[in-house]
Amino acid sequence: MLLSKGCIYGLRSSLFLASQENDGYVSIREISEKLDISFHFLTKILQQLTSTGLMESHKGPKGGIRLTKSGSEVNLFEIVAAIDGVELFTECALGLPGCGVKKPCPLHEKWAGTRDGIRYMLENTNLMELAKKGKEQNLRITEHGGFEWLLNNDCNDAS
Amino acid sequence: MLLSKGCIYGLRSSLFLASQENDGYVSIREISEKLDISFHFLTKILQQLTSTGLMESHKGPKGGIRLTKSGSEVNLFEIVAAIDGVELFTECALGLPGCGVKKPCPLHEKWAGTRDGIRYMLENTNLMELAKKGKEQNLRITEHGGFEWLLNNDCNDAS
DNA sequence: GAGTTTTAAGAGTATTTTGTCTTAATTTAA
DNA sequence: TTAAATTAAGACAAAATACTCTTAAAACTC
Ligand code: SF4
Ligand code: SF4
Repeated sequence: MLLSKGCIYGLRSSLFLASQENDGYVSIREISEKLDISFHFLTKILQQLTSTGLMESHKGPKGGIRLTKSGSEVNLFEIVAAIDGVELFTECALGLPGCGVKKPCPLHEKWAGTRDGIRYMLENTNLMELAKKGKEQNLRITEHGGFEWLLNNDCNDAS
Repeated sequence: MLLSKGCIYGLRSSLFLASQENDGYVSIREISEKLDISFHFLTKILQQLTSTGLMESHKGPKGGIRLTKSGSEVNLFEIVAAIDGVELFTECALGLPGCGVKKPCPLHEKWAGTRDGIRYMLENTNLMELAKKGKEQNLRITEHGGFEWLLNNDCNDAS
């Protein structure tokens, strides 16, 4: 599995927040219900994103969580790095420690290229473009539900 | 982590076998010691590779394990698929079930491209080329040791 | 200020992955 | 035929990951 569950949940939540029409706080409870993620588990994951400054939270009624920057300023790599760390993009396909510093293994060049490909894709994809695309084409953000319940009531029979 | 530990050990062992000068059986004990992998754990992993036909084993003295096909015929994708399965290459970056069949999510096109990039790299890398490269350039196959102890005693002070 | 709503924090549990150990079965060789 | 060497198989244990539950702290409403 490329990304941890926590990272996947973080990405989905970020996309959900970027898709909101207004920029107010959204409660973690609402996110967990809409995206079908365990509330307490999600709370911990989002804490990681607030501690790195990608999101900000507010307690009490009317509280919740929101992106600090606009969706177009947040790329997927930032989110992955905040939750799973950068190991995926620095470590070795063969699990050998100390890559790059010491003598490489025969797979290195090919693996480094592939690894950079993953990174490039994540760095060059921002939340805004995904949210925009999801809304326009009414794509999905959870197993069954999509972006239709983010819009007012545009297209409900698109199946 | 892209690949499981078991898969990593399987790849390293395969590369080790492809690097052997003769085509006899190599005992799992020797592989586990040379590559610093738990013997019993490695035994289980290599059983997966024999059960899929990539390797064949032989019990008793003079027994061990060896590749069924020549190294140039075995690409890394086959080994990964045999141990970790093909989920990495079919499933979703966002962990949503039923990808491709139902409505896609906004990340799909980009992720599918990246995913295919990983697969392409693995499918187009065979054990023979890695073994050849490792020997020629005296690269490493474990944390400290490399291909030098596969050769007779060619270059021992290459550090 | 009291009560409610929300995130924060940490302990605790469950599941999966990773690794160990023991026993059995097979093969070789003396 | 006996002993040694090896893989096969499965129970077991440890560690990492994923998830749950409880309590605390903060912020809002009245
Ligand atoms: S050189 Fe590349 S492939 Fe080899 S151990 Fe380092 S990161 Fe891995
Ligand atoms: S369509 Fe979406 S859910 Fe399916 S594999 Fe692609 S990114 Fe994942």
